[in-house]
Amino acid sequence: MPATTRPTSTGDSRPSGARPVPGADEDDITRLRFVLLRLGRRLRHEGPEGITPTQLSALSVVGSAGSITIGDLAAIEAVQPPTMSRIVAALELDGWVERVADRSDRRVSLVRTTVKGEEELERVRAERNAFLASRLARLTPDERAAVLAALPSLEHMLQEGE
Amino acid sequence: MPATTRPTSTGDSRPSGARPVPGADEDDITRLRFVLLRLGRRLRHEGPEGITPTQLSALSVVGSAGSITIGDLAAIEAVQPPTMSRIVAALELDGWVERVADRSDRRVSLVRTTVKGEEELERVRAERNAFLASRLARLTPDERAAVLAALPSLEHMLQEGE
DNA sequence: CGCTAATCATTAGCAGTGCTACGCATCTCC
DNA sequence: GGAGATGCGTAGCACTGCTAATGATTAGCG
Repeated sequence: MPATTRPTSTGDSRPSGARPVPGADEDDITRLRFVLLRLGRRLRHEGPEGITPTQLSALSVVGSAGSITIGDLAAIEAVQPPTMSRIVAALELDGWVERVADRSDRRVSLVRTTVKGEEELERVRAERNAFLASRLARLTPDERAAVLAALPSLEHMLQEGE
Repeated sequence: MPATTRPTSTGDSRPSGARPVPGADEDDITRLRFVLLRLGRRLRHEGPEGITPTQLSALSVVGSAGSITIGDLAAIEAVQPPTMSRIVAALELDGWVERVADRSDRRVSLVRTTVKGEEELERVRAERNAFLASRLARLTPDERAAVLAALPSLEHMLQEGE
């Protein structure tokens, strides 16, 4: 019957030990985890037609990098090289990128967008943000400001390493 | 060689038309989409051992609901009923939930946690938040406060309907 | 009452996206 | 020149979402 999502609190608010994060209790973290998982899933599903979210993300990186190796691409996208290998293969199959052999190191193949790939990037530019924009639009100005204020922090949380 | 992730700006900062969200331009939305996708992916992968993220999420709902139908569970988790059917089947196979026939409507089967399922929930309670906690812990107090301040807004964005 | 509709769950099959293990080609360094 | 490192690719697995179709049961209407 419930149509809306809700944090699945199963008693996390009880301080069951140390509090590792000053200012944030277990319940906060559980809620944050929940909302990030759900929003991530929605975003993956609400993307533009014709290209998968993973492909689009990789294509964007290729577009901004100009020319890039599979390995660097994998590192930027935070996936393993074989995974990126397959992603690029799919992009190439659809004619959005092309592979050119590196002149100085014949092991590497450089990836760059085709004209068609650039056009695709242009086409989906607004579309891929539409879902998020619509959800942002119905927030109050204060709420929106809070989300934008958290953006740098979230990006900081994404960085690898200690 | 870049080892860190970065927003894949492909020129989104150019105002290519209307600005549908007051106070947030296309570049903000792109960054937000990027960070949400990545964090969602990391969270899905950094969960506790022995249970998949999807299973854990569903198990938590069952645990807090006490007894619930597959359909309601699917609605709460925002997946289609067949998907939830399979998730529950896996949970049952591992002995974490059990299905009991509804007395008044023999079409529905009610799902509830077993003792073993409750123990599993208890076991992974801290573990499943560990990744997020570690990332939060290395933020500055101000950054952390910003993330927590955005939490209600993010939850608001998750709600369905217009 | 009896037939038809709707509802709940499930099965079957597909797609997307991540992983590890392994192999091949190539480069680097001694 | 040969050993090990490096870059990419293939093969195969796992997880998780979907739609279409089926079966069982219930609810509603004439």
